[in-house]
Amino acid sequence: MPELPEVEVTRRALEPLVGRRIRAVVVREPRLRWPVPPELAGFVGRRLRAVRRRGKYLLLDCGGAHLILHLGMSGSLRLVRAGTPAGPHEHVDIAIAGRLVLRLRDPRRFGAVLCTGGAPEMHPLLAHLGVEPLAPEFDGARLHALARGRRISIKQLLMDARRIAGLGNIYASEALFLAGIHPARRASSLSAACCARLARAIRRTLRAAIRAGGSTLRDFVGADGTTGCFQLHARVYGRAGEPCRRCGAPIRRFVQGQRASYYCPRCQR
DNA sequence: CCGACAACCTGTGAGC
DNA sequence: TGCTCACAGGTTGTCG
Repeated sequence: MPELPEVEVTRRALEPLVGRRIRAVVVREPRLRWPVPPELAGFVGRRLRAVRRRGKYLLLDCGGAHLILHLGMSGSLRLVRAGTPAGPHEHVDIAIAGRLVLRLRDPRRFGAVLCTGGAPEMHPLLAHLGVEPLAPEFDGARLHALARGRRISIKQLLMDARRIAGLGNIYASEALFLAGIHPARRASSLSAACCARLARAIRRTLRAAIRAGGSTLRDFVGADGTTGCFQLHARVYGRAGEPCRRCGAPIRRFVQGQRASYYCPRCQR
C-alpha cells in the first residue's frame, strides 16, 4: 500500500534507531525487484546516521554509505524484537543494536533493497526524480510550469515520478477530486489558478494521510503487521458506483494509462 | 513527446 | 466448498 505518506510514516517510525549500529543483515530471499546485493553485508557494524525519504524511497544514511529501500506494491517494514521468527514473505532483516530487527515483508517482491557508497541522490533510481510535493518549492507556479505544453492527462503528469516524486494512484485521484479537476484533463489546459488549487490539494491530501498514519505509529513496533494503518477516508478511490460524498452523483471508474481512475462526474471538470 | 502494452510477483475477493 | 478470473497501492523498458 505504499505511496509517499506510507513511506513517510515508516520513515518517522525508524527515526528512533538513529545512532544505533547495524549488528547483522539476513537475506532470506534476494529476488526482489532487483537482486539484493551481497554488498549489504558490508553494512554490519556501521552506525545509522539518519533516515531520509526521497519520493517513495527510504534512505538509511550509514555515514557515507546508504541503504536504499523501496516498498513496491506490497512491501512493509516492521520493527520486531530479535529472535522473532520470520513469517512468510519476510525477505530481509536488518538487525539493530538493542535487540531490534528491521524486517522487510514483501509478498509480491516488487520492492527493493539496494545500497550505494556514493551520494544516494546520484543513484540511477533516484537521479531523475522530480520535485518533492511536500517541499516548499512545490506550489502552483511550479506545477503550472511542469504542465506547460504537456499533452498528457493531468493525472498521468501527477504520477510521473520524473516530474513529481512520490504521488501514486490513490493520492493522485484523491487530490484531483479535492481540486475539482477531471483526471483526464490535458495538463496544459490547466490555468495558473487551477494549478494553485491542485498543488494545495496535493499537499493537503498527503499531509492528512501522513497524520492519519502517524497516529498509528505506536503500533509499529511489535504490531502484528495487520493493524489497519494508513486508513484513508477515500473520497473517490475504489468507490465506483458509490455516491459522491459531496454531491451524491455516482463515482465513475475508467482506465487511464493502465491504471484505474476514479472521479465524480459532477464535481470534477 | 506520448500512449499503449508487457513484465516483474503473489494475494484476495467476486462470481459461478 | 472449491475453482477461475480480474485486479491490486510501483516502476522499468519497448514499440509505434
